[in-house]
Amino acid sequence: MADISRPSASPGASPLFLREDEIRRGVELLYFGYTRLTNAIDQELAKQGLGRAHHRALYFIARQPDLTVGELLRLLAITKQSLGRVLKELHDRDLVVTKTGPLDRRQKLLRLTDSGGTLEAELFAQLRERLSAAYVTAGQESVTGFWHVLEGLVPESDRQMVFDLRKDKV
Amino acid sequence: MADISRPSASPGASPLFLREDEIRRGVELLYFGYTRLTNAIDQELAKQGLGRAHHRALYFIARQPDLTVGELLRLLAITKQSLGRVLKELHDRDLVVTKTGPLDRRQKLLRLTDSGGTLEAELFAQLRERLSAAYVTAGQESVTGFWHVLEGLVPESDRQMVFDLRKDKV
DNA sequence: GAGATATGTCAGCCATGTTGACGTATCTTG
DNA sequence: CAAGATACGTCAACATGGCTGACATATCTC
Repeated sequence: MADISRPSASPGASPLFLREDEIRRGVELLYFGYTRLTNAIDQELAKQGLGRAHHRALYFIARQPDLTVGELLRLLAITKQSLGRVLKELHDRDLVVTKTGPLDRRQKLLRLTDSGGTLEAELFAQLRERLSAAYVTAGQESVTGFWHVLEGLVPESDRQMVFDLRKDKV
Repeated sequence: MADISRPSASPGASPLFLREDEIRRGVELLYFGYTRLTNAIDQELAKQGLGRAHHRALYFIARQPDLTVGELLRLLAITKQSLGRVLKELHDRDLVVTKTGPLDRRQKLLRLTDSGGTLEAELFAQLRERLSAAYVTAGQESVTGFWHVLEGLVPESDRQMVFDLRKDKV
């Protein structure tokens, strides 16, 4: 992997120059990859009169049913006022229901309704389509590399939270 | 699409289920990786009273000096009215200058001023710090995998434009 | 019973995107 | 050369989704 470089430039090829180009390549690909992936669902969302903020909430609730409001706040890293607006709309459209926490009655556990689940599945299908095409083209080995680099971008303090999404809730 | 859902049902772990989990893992890591990386520069930007929109413009102008307004519009995929506001602010603060295109006098070529370049370099340093830490942890092989997957996420129609960022302008 | 915590909500502000309409300079082409 | 296309700028109005600050309620913990 020596040849990530841009050879034609300095023949001595200072490591600093190579490094900058590698970093910029990552920044750009991350930007375009992320924005183009999210674009994939905008049309579907617009049909429902919803925005990306709604999708993020739907996504995480689908991912971890019975998530509490507080946990969702930590995942999204926004204020409760902002989230409140979104959750209220999802609730008004019967996409999300809440129930009182069984252990701590102050908590509200979030869950998708049937129609909420259907909508999330439709949106997810778009993401799946794009991402699996990219996975297939790149190959399995690249996919694990992709994951490793991204994991390294998540600050230590958030990492456990992200990993926990893959566990079933108790 | 009902069958993809999460099957505590199938203990045999259908390939379909694994696929969903791989896709969700990618979606989440991309979300957290991207947002946390961009968070890295928010504080620096806030000091200057600038926002992310300004940074995106600065970044691409730094990346490809003498970029035209039209090229920048295509990269950012926003309306000229939105970009106009941002460029005006950057110009008012003496971070960006324009000159008339030498071949086509309708065009305006964008370039950073000295102070614009300094600011962009400071912001880039933050990105470099985060990304290179992630690169080092993941290893060079992972980095190329990371690039490959992301390239696959960029639609065919945009890919050339993205690759051209790595070329010097004529 | 006092204080901390989880949640909700009112009110207003800001950044950054959108559409639609229109103006000017310059290039291209019949 | 005249007519139309193109590159850029700008006015006005509006939507989305963040933010701060302040305050209320229910519930848990000590």
